[in-house]
Amino acid sequence: MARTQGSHSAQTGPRIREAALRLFAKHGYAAVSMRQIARDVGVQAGALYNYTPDKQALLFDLLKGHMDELLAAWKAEPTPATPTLRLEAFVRFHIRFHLARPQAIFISYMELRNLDPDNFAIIEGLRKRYESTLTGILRDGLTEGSFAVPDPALATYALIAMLTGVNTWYRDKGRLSVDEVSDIYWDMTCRMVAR
Amino acid sequence: MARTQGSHSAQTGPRIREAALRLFAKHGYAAVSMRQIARDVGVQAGALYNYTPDKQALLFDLLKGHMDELLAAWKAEPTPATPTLRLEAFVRFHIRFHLARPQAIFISYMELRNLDPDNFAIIEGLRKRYESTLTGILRDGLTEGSFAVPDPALATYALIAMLTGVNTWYRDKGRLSVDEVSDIYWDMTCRMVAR
DNA sequence: GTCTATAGCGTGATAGAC
DNA sequence: GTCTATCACGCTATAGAC
Repeated sequence: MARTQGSHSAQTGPRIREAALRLFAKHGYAAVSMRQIARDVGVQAGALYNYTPDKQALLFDLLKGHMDELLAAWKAEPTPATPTLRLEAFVRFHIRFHLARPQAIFISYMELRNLDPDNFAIIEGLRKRYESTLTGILRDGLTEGSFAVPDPALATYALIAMLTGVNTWYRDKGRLSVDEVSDIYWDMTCRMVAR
Repeated sequence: MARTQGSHSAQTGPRIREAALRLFAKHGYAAVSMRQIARDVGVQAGALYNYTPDKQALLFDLLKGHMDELLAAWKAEPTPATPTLRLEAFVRFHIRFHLARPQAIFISYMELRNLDPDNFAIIEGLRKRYESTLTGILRDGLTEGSFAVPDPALATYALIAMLTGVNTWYRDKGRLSVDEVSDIYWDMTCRMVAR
């Protein structure tokens, strides 16, 4: 331990990802240099290229990893019996998951335009997949007669924007806990879509 | 006309702002160079500094001008008699105003972190001022008894996020007109806050 | 796997000619 | 008001020693 040179491979890889996530979230992808990331990790800039082919791959891996985690976590949630209960589960899941990863959420929304076109298409596909699960819930509730949204596609956009927006104002030491926020947002959601 | 050198001062100033707006919106502030802006305008990089002290001032002027315009436009709207009608006016105004200026909205949300602290505080103050007009409407409706939001502050965040989110998916040649979108969003808003 | 050194280029901003 | 030229520096990515 306390080595200042030599092999750290088991540590360095994850630490590069953590530093990149933190710095990209704080300053933006374009404003962060490979030298800054290296300094943050405690290695020289050249050493980063043992772990990533280039800066673009670093960004893509962060976003791809985040989207995979999001979809896996939602898939792992139990599926309640009624559309109303499924919608409540989605609202609470979305808020909880997003508030637990503010930096990953931030770059997932802010840095999309810095992805190469191929990478962008992949991330955009995964995001659409996630959003379509909400649209599915809304459609189920519509056909079943428990919801009355004017347009499921627009209601999906509206709800996702509303829920994700929590990340822009929520503070850990604030007036409300995650559960209290979730209660209020579920209340508003419910009123918005209920018959 | 068709001069390639000499004074164009009446034209160049606005054209620099337009180019900066377009390029910042497309690639991001940090990723755009003064040379790119100059090329877009058709002058050399040095000439830009006759119009702006530096790149930062260019960004700040765009955001400040946009916020001033937003507040002035809302102030110029008529004020309906009841909270419900005022809320409807706000919803329709917000969507219409934002959809008419997608690039300015985009950089207003994406480039805040690239503002110097002093500039950030000014823009943030103006934004809070705009949002507080919505909170005021919600409070009026609450005391009057026509609304039933659980928390006016959170309802403000939720509504602003929901309404601004339209900019992320709306396309001019899409399925719905601005008025149709506004109708649907007003319907959802109404259901969300109505008693 | 990390280091040092460097290639090749782009950056924001300024000086001075016209 | 715009141009050309330039300063001083930072950038990504690579090469080769260890």
